[in-house]
Amino acid sequence: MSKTSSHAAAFNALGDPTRRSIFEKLANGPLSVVHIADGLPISRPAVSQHLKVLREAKLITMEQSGTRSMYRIDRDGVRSLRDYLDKFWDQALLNFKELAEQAEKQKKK
Amino acid sequence: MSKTSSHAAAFNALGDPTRRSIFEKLANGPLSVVHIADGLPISRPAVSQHLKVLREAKLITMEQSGTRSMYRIDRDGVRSLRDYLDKFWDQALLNFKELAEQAEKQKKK
DNA sequence: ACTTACCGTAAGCAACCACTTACTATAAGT
DNA sequence: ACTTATAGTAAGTGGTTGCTTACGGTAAGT
Repeated sequence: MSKTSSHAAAFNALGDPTRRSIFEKLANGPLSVVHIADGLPISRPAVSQHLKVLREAKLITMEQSGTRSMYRIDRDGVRSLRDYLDKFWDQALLNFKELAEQAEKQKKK
Repeated sequence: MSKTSSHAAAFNALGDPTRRSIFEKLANGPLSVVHIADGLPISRPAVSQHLKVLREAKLITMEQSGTRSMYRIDRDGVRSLRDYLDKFWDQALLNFKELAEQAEKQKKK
């Protein structure tokens, strides 16, 4: 049942506000590390560390060209997470509905 | 644009594995605190603390009847989060597509 | 060759956080 | 009334983690 564990890293990664900022930046298009760090109130190495976490969570990917590292959204990883969440929402709301109907029946008895 | 901040608490809440377990349990139906704590490898007060975090993140709700506290999924809160994520995914994937097309054009030039 | 730009890793530290053990409080059962 | 069951809060603690500075390493420009 519980398949959350496979996406645990993703949830954990998005749990940090700085990482969410980075993730949102990348949602607008690929960026190099310096451009990601630009505007953020932390040092560049700190950004690198966050990028590592996001990458291990399969939320972003990295591609090297020369000394530059381009980061971008991981299309597949994001889609996988989205699918999981959709199923989870649906299931939860379905159970919710069933319980409501059950309570209704109980009332009429 | 960035409306993540309003859902920051939710992401943060789901970032903890124990809280995800609790959240998943409640997805199957409402439970009291002892029933939630049952099976979890932590003390009951710890569970109470997690429940507080989840409640403040608008992921679950609480209803008291006597000395019992029944917890359940927050339908509205979950839906709100889902809507935000859907928009975010769509936007990210759209940008992704646009960039791909742009790269394609660049190639043909 | 030498410098500059870009980026990751290492080590150390301060702040946060999840957990425990008390304790308190209220309601139900006897 | 007394006990039991349920649950939230307080205080303290160990471990995690996000940050910094320092360093190393590679590629591009001059």
